[in-house]
Amino acid sequence: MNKNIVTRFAPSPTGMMHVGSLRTALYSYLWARHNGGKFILRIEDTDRERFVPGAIEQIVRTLNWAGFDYDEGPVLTSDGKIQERGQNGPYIQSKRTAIYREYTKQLIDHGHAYRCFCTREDLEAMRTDQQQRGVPPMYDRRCLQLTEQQIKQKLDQKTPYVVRLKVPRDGYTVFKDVIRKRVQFENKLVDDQVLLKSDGFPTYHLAVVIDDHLMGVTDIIRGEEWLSSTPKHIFLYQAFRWPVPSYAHLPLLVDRERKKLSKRRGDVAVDDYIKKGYLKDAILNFIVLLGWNPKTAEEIFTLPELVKRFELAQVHKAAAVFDLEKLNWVNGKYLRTLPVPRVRELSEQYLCSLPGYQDYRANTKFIEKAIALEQSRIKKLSDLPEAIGFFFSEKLDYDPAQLVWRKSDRPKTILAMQKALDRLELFTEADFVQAKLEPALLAFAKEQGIDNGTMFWPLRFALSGKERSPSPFEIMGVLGKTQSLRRIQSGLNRLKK
RNA sequence: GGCGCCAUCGUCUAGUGGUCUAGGACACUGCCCUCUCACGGCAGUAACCUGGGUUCAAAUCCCAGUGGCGCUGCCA
Repeated sequence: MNKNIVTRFAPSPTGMMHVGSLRTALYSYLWARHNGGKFILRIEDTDRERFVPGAIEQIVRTLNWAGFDYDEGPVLTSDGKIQERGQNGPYIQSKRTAIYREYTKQLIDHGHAYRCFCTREDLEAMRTDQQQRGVPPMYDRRCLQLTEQQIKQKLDQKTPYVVRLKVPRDGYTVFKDVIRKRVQFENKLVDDQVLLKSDGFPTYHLAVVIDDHLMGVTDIIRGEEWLSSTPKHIFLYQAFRWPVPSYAHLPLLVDRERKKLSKRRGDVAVDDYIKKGYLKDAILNFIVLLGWNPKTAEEIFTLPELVKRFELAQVHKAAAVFDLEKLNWVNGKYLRTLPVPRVRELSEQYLCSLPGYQDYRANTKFIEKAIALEQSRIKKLSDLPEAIGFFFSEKLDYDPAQLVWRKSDRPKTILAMQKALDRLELFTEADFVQAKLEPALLAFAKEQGIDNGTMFWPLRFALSGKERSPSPFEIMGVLGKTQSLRRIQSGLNRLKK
């Protein structure tokens, strides 16, 4: 517990939020809350070309959906507008360009950075040449040779330029990563990173360091793809004489081919999973376990439990495969604990286009009874229409031959169905519930000397039209006497033909 | 190519020198329940990347190789 801990989630608004980003956000959130510290949301929109309108709103909405409340950062007002909240704003980097420019000037003045007037073509040619010579492609510092007059002249001519970090060429940069322990890079292999682009916007490397420092971030939790650029960030902290924060580089999330999760091979957006009917808690529970576990046999955790138990230092080093099978299992686990009315609410969007559903729409009792039967049989909400469709429409499409149980035959089945029908007629509509039907019919079959399979398979099939379904008693309890008898009679008629 | 990170069942992982004939979960298989499916219960198959060291003893420490991934952009 360290109340001084400050973490942040700093996504780029370039589209839908990725499940990998969700995990980074989750770990950052958990670590802050676990310590009783602060959690900040910052938007890194310094690449104007990749900016997607609406993406910031989307990020905020996803964070709200997940329940990651943050102490500072952009929030959504009731009318859907972005509003900044917190003492260290703005939290959207494109609004902070003046800050970056000022600090860049400081770096230049102190000799930690320099202007580079090379064009993209110059750089391209330089890289090609370096590659042909088999040397590491790095900026050759030609603009560092420029005299003060030359620089002044170019500035007067309004020659576009970038500002580069002057990386020390000696020694090593060593830092401790919470997850990876000691990491070391040889300084002479670190390129003179562009800090300020010619459009006046900072690159990630400059903005991230300045903002993390100004916003008081103590623990940087980010994806492993940033590990190799950490030395550049450390140089900057040193140049500014700022304390270097703690780093935790998270292992990547990969697909079953061990490739970075990609759109081509499956869903990567959090929204894709929400749309498929995966529950929030299940997604978070599944995702937190991809790279971390509390070292017990337990697998199901609520967010508050995670806050209590999460430890950054326990996070794994190796990349984790995003395995849908396990997500399905976790989701099923959560689905089964949900109250039926809640499942109905959440499923409304999936059910509304179901044939016959509109006739029952107001009859929530009926819908909920149907859902209760299928709740343990589906993996996700979007499976529900397929599962309960037969309750709403009596137009069941099946081959009458399927009414015959595998160990039975047609004549026996016709007889069993007829007898069942006669017995069922004796029930009042009020008594037509599973608790009364099941013992009575079971006893009836026994007394008639009819196999359970011979009698109940065809009943169930006639009622549901499916090989796999809840028991006939359960279905009849939902459908009621009239509808149930009609379906069984219809099945019998079709079998007799 | 260079640099870096990583490496336990198919997957997520426990394991920090002896308690490992390597534990749990998902998936898979079988059994129980049962008219079917699901749920639930029980059982089973299945892994320490390879090669060298260090040590009385290595999944655990060191080195090399191999493989995977990341970075190598005026993207983040």
